[in-house]
Amino acid sequence: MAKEGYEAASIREIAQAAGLAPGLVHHYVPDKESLLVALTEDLGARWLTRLDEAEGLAPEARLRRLIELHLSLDEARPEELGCWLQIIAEAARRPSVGAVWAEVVVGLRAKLVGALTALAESRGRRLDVEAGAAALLALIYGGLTLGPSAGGPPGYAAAAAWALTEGLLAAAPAADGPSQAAG
Amino acid sequence: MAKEGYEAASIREIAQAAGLAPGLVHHYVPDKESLLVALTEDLGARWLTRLDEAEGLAPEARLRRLIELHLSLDEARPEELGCWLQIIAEAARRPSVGAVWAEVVVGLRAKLVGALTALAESRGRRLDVEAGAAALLALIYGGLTLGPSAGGPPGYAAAAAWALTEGLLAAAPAADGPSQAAG
Amino acid sequence: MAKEGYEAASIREIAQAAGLAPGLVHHYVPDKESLLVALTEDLGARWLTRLDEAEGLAPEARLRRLIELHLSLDEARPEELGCWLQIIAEAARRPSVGAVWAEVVVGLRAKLVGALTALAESRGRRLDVEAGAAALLALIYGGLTLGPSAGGPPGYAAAAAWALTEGLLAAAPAADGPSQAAG
Amino acid sequence: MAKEGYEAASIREIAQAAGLAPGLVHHYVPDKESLLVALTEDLGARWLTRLDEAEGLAPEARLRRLIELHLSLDEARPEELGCWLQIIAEAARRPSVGAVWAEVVVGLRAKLVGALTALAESRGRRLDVEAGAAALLALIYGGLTLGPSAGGPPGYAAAAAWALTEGLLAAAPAADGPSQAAG
DNA sequence: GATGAATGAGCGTTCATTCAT
DNA sequence: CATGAATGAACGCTCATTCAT
Repeated sequence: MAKEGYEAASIREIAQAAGLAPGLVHHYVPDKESLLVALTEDLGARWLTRLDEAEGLAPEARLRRLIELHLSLDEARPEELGCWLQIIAEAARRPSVGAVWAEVVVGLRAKLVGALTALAESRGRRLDVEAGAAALLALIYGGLTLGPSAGGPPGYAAAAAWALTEGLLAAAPAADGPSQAAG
Repeated sequence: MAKEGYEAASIREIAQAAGLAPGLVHHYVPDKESLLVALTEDLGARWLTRLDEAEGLAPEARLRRLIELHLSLDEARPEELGCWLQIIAEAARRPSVGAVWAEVVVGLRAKLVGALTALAESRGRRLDVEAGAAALLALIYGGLTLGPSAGGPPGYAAAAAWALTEGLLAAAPAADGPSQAAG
Repeated sequence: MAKEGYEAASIREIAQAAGLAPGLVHHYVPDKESLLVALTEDLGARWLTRLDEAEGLAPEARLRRLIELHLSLDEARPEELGCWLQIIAEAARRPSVGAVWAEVVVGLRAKLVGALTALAESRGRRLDVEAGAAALLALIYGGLTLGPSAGGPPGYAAAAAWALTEGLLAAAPAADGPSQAAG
Repeated sequence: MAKEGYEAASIREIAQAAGLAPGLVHHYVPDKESLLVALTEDLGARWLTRLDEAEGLAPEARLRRLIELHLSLDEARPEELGCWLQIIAEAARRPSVGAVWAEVVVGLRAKLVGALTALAESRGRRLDVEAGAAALLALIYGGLTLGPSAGGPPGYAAAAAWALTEGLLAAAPAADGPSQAAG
């Protein structure tokens, strides 16, 4: 199911690609929109699960792994990436898709917030992890969407994500205590 | 014409909104796809022109202005932003749109490259400005697309763009050659 | 089963309302059309049975009761009336339904013919009871179908049925004997 | 247009029968339902106009003509009659059709009320013409709908309509004054 | 140039019917 | 007996495109 859902395709094509009769799709799903919602839920759950593999790592490696897992999508799973781009485009128009997408984003951000928090702690910095996670998300998503058309050298996005992190950490106050931070 | 092109709309609606007869659209444009191409060219040219206003500024202000001009799109020109998101989504599917979009990106990147080059020079750093411009573009585009769903505090994207720039500059080697230029 | 058969409903809904699996309907009935036929037979048999209650009455009361039983359908059994209207509409299109409906009409007419015959006898008139029964049936059916849209005062149909009967009787020759009737 | 609208037919069939492309139907009519509404309006207007031919006649002939014009529909214009039966069946389910049908009924009743009023006057009777018109309408409609299945002899419905009229007139008080009517 | 009627393929969806289990 | 997944034709409708005027 995950391979099909480009939504530019017709239900007839989706069904054909899945080897089903056109009418059968509506046995499992009331709507074409619901099909996309179901696909989003499925894909989102799998993706969040896959990100768990970064969980045990040391702070820096953990964040690097999260970034890399995302940015490798375009080479490792181009079909899945295509699904996501479709989903995000539809999320802006269809509330039902938008709601599921928002949930996925919450999950992704939580991972990033966790990794950023651990990293900031290990560096002794007081970082605005919410803003940092949002920025990393935006950079990752922009990198994936623009893809080759952004025109950077290979791996620019991962390098930039790291530069962004370091930049944010450098700008963050030390965590020794409110007073010392200011000092 | 620029306000209409959401492409979710039918040619009938586009024509009606422009005060034309539906059949007349095809006098000017062979295709619906060509309509989107024309819209993209028009919008792209205007946008690049508008970015020229940053041209005369000092290096830092110049880059800040470029970033700000982009990121303020969602408040200042939400319709235009909507057009762009549509265009980019279609660019992935339709080569003819993709080509024009790529040209626009080249233009945007050139502006960013210019500003980054000037900034790096003023700071005495040897920056990979191509990669830096691509990263800024990705961050900007991601911030605009994810919009509120990324969940950061207001203005996080502009702050992050700056942190990214500083991070890149911090990681860049000193410009020993023309170095004396800085000295 | 009698309550469902509006035929605007799908077999799935009919089956669901009856607590059956959709596929099971076709164990009992080959066709959707046969389902309507079966419903018509069932409903017709019940209705004719119910009309038997008028059988023992005096001639005038008997006819009044028959008329009233029909005309009260829209208040007493609106669902059943709805079924009948559906059936009659389908009877015009589907021969199999038409045949069963014709049988029901034969039965209804027989009741009316019986009552009219008894009434004419008691009044000493030679009435064309076949025509009379057909006319009463038409008036009753028209009254039920047009319902409120005919726009008469409440009870107009029953009153009219009686006026019709009296009109027919008044126009009928006396039954003193074939010769005298002509004279 | 009048010949097609059986509504049991698909839009494709309607269009084909009219020699049009399927999509063209929706140029003229937004909906299938609107098609039926338009047909009803058209047919209703024509029918009311046709009934005007009875307008100049003497009271009795006028009413006879109105009845006859209706009842001859099944022989003279079976297709139009078919349309009407479809319309009335749909009127019960679709408010938009019901509204137009109700208007037509108002027009028909007005004609019958006019004829009955003239007739009652010429006979010196105080008749409840609203109820009478409703009853005639019901009888006519029932006769047309049941058609041959009612089983009466040819012409029974017209004869019955007349008997009904006479029955109603006979039961109506004289118009010379309340006291005389009772006397 | 300009109009809008006309075309026809294709869409998402429904549903009577079949059939493996 | 009973189930409900599966089928596929047909539906109402949309819309990019064509073309006579």
